[in-house]
Amino acid sequence: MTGLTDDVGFLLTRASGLVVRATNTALADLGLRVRQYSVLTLADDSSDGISQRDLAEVLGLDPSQVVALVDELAAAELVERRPSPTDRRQRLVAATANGVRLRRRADTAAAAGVQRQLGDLTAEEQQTLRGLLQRVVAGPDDVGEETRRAG
Amino acid sequence: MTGLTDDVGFLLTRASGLVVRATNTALADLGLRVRQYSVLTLADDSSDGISQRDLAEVLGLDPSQVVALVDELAAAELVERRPSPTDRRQRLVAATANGVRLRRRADTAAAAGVQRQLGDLTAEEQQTLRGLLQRVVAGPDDVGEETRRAG
DNA sequence: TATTGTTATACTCTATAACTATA
DNA sequence: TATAGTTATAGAGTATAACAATA
Repeated sequence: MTGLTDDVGFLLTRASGLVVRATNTALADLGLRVRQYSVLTLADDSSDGISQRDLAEVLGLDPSQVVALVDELAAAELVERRPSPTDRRQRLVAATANGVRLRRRADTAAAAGVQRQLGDLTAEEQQTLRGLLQRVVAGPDDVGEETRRAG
Repeated sequence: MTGLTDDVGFLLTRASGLVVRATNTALADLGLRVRQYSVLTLADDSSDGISQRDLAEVLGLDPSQVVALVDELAAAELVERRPSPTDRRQRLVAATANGVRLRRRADTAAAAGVQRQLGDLTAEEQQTLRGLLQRVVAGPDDVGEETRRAG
């Protein structure tokens, strides 16, 4: 008696699609998509910039995808690549002054987009959802994210 | 102090990506991807077949995407398009005997794939997650799915 | 030898527009 | 006039492989 609409995997995909659409719509006026917004946020939140490898790790993307995302943001002068003082292979991605300003506006817009889709859930329910999703993202204890990617 | 990893929208995208990957891997041996599996399931669960419009509605896809999915499943003889007895525009998608058999095996494989990623959550927690996601998918009361698509 | 970033390529998914046949 | 299915197309996202520079 468990149909597709009771399948957590299906529901996750469906909910994600709806929220991404709502967020992309909300960010469109700022010239951002949700993926770029994520990179901008992580760059801004890092004090001295974040390596592209770390970006890929946090976002769950292949490093080659990060190259294109950073290229786009750099072309718009929202982030810049700085040489790492400790490892000449690395390039630390940091937000520019323009990027920081846009990021603040994007925070508001993105949050509104998400809320549009999560509107029925109370703050407490959203907190519960957040906690459960964080554990799903953390993955099974015995097969962590790094192990999986490396394997 | 709320970083990206506290953003429900981001977590939803990230969790969805992980679960879809795990499920696609689990279904690969059967020659199915998660999208096709969803269509097969809905076709099999309907007694006399489901219209492509209804498939699109439930899956949150554009009707044109459903055409390609059904084409693939029909080419593999897992589903077939039957004429609707009541509306000659409609074509009802129903599972073939082969489709029903494969679907049963796919159920097991897909469930294992999802569990591999949700393994840390208890059955009760998964039930909680299911309920919350269903409400997210249902969307805000004042702006339902159908209204949004039509608008 | 292994890692960081990069380029290249192919495939899947998403988003629109337009068309046909039926209603 | 509106709806079900279809075709076509372009853009975004995903998955691999291989390479240069550096560790």
